[in-house]
Amino acid sequence: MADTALQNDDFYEEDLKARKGRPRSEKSRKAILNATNKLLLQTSVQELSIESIAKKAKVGKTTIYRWWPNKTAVVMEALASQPGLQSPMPTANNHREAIIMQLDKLIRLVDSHNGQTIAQLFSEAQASSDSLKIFKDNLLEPLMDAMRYSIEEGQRNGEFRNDIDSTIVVDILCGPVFFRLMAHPKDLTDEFREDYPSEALKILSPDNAN
Amino acid sequence: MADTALQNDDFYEEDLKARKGRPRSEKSRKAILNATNKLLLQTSVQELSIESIAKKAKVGKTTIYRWWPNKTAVVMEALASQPGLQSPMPTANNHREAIIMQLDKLIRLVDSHNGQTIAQLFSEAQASSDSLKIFKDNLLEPLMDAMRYSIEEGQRNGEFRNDIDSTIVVDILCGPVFFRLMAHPKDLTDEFREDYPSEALKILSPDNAN
Amino acid sequence: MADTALQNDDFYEEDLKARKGRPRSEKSRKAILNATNKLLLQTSVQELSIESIAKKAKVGKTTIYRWWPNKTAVVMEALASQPGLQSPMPTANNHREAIIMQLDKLIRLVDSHNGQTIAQLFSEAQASSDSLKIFKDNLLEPLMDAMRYSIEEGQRNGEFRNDIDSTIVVDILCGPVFFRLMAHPKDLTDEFREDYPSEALKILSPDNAN
Amino acid sequence: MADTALQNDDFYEEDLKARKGRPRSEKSRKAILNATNKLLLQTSVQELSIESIAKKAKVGKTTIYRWWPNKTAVVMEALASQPGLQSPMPTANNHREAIIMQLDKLIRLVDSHNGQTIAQLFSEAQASSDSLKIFKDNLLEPLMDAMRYSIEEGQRNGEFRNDIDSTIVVDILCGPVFFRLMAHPKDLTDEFREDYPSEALKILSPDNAN
DNA sequence: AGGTAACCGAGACGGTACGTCACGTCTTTAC
DNA sequence: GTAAAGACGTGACGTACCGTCTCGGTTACCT
Repeated sequence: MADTALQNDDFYEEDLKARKGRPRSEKSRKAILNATNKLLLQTSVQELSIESIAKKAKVGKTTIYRWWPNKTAVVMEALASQPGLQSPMPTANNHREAIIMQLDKLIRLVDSHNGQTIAQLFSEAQASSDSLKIFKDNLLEPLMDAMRYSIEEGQRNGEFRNDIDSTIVVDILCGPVFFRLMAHPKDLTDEFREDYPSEALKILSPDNAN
Repeated sequence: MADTALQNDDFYEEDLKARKGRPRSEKSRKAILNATNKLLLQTSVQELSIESIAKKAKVGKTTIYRWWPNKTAVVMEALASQPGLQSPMPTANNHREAIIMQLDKLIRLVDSHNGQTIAQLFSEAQASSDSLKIFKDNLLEPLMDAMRYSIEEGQRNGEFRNDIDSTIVVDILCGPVFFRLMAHPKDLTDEFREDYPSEALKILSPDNAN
Repeated sequence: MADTALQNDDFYEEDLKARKGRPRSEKSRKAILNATNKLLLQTSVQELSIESIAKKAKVGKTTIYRWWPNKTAVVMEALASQPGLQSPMPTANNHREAIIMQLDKLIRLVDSHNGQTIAQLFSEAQASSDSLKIFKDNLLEPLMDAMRYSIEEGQRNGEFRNDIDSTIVVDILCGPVFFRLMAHPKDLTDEFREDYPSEALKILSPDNAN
Repeated sequence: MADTALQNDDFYEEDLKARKGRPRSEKSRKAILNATNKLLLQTSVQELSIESIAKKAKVGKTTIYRWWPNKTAVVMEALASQPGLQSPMPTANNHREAIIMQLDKLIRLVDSHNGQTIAQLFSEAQASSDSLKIFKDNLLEPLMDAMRYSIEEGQRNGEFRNDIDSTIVVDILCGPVFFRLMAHPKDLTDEFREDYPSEALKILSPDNAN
């Protein structure tokens, strides 16, 4: 879990017991996620409508409502279904390096063509607690948990100063990336990706202990 | 300008030249902003409809559309119209102190009952460039400009290290606040407001120069 | 067809083949026509709004727009749905009698509480070709066709003079009735209904041939 | 009065007493009527809006509302203001001829580019008693009065049968023209204008007396 | 000559209805 | 039992005009 930025969906877990009736159509599921991804290249998550997904995927609206609780969930899964997003993290020599690799990966994710979609998912989450839960469970928490784990381990082994709460450190490390994504995404440059992680990590330097 | 978090509106600038036609009704304008603020106590910006504002303010929909380009603009002005938000910054002894006061003010703003509204405005902005412009012009840019000014002045007079781009510093200082607002607003505690600013400012300490 | 003044609707023809999807709600259809008829007792066709029909029928506006192209079509069908309007013509002994019965029926129709509605439908049709088509197809053409048929048959068997175009005769027979309806409906008296048909029919008397 | 189809307006009667205040602007009045006539070449009376007239005439809406009670009145006057409509009737040798000339004039009027407008005015009148009054006073009544006068005079001097009510005769003469105008205006041909009047007049022939 | 009364244009006002869109649900037939 | 199709009631959208109002400014008559 901790080694992927985007969680693979638990929405369609293969139930081992054979179930009665017509089984869920894998074809429809893929058509829906596919249509969603294609539509997101043209429109924002907010503008995206369930109706347009159903139309594009040649699927009944009910089929979508049956399997996903809301638009955020569909988009979230469509995002996760993209190849290349589940790439494993290379092993790091120390926790500093691990965090830098995590930040690098986050910035790459957010700088891709999916960046806007992620920002919009985060935005959707501001008005709906259901959406917020889905966004947190599938993207934010795994990311923050992984980071918090590295921080705390680094604090434990003396690599980092340990007089600061790991929760606040996570925000300090991740916040600026999301902020830039939402406030001025044009500045999500390669230069930023190279400079920012090491700069941000100074907060954990033992020299900065109070 | 630089000393207020929320810009006062330029939407209703008093034109000194006498204008033709019936003048804009100040009463309606206030009723609209008032109704907007009241409705925002119950619903999110996303759920808020122009129609409900018009109804609550006992005003024609056209009167709203005549003066504001979209919902974001109405909410932005309603926010700005609240008393106490235009409070001036106390003068600071040095740039470090100035930035700390700015951050403190930002956190207070974001921790108030307006916090959710601000998060939702930021969210609205993610799907609409019109909304983005309004949010930036009226809230984000003034905030960031003021902060950048203090940073650069502090860099110039040797108070801060000057081997780091002020743009990135602004993100590092502001980002975590907005991130916490959107990801886990419950942790926008007094403790955070007391600890965070000085902690974040370490990034500018000359000791952290490369 | 030729024996009824108002055509029964083809709008909701029972398709014998079973169709996919939820079938049209007969309940809604009736509620709409019912509400329309009730509202027409109070207001003119021009003042009648789709919105008020929807409200009164407790039906979505879209349901109306889905099945009828415009207000005229709804009113037309509502009119036709009234019981008693599809009453068959009694058989006539000759064409003169047939025409007199048709005129009598027309005058009765136009003198009923539906008279104003018919005048207003005719009026709606003056500004919109869509409305005109609906009014013609459902009321005017059937009426005029039936009359023309009787005229031409009467001309053929020598009952009427045949040196006059049946088209002009139809106008001469029907025109005054509609004119009186629109210009001074108060004079649509029983006396008029008794006197007018035989008077108008003189135009067809062989004695009036040129 | 009786010799013109369209009455000249009484709306702007010169009050002999000099009045206080700025006098009504003749320029505005003409601009309004002019704009109305121009707009009517493109749109129907129903689609025509007071707002569009005001805009086209570069006139305040209030100026229109001040001088005309409703749209029908404006259009009526605009129609009457057209040159050529007040043309006097040539003197007739007998009442039969007079009626034929009146009918000929009516058909010409109704077959001109103003025909549709007249039909639409008549239509407007069906939904509003104010409009009805204006239409009757300015167009219908003068027309019908003139015709009734000729009929009654002809009955008195034995030119016509006198066992039929002149009111019904007026309808029989005028009705078909208006009916054709509204139901199938394309058949308002020269042929119709030549044939119809003498054909319709047969109703008054002494031979058709009961 | 100045006052005053009615006019003028411009355009904002509170409303109503428009026709469209998407929502999430429901009700069919087909597989 | 799931799928597609598509109708359902709901509610908001942004626009167009309605008829009224409120401005600054104009043009006449009447002291």
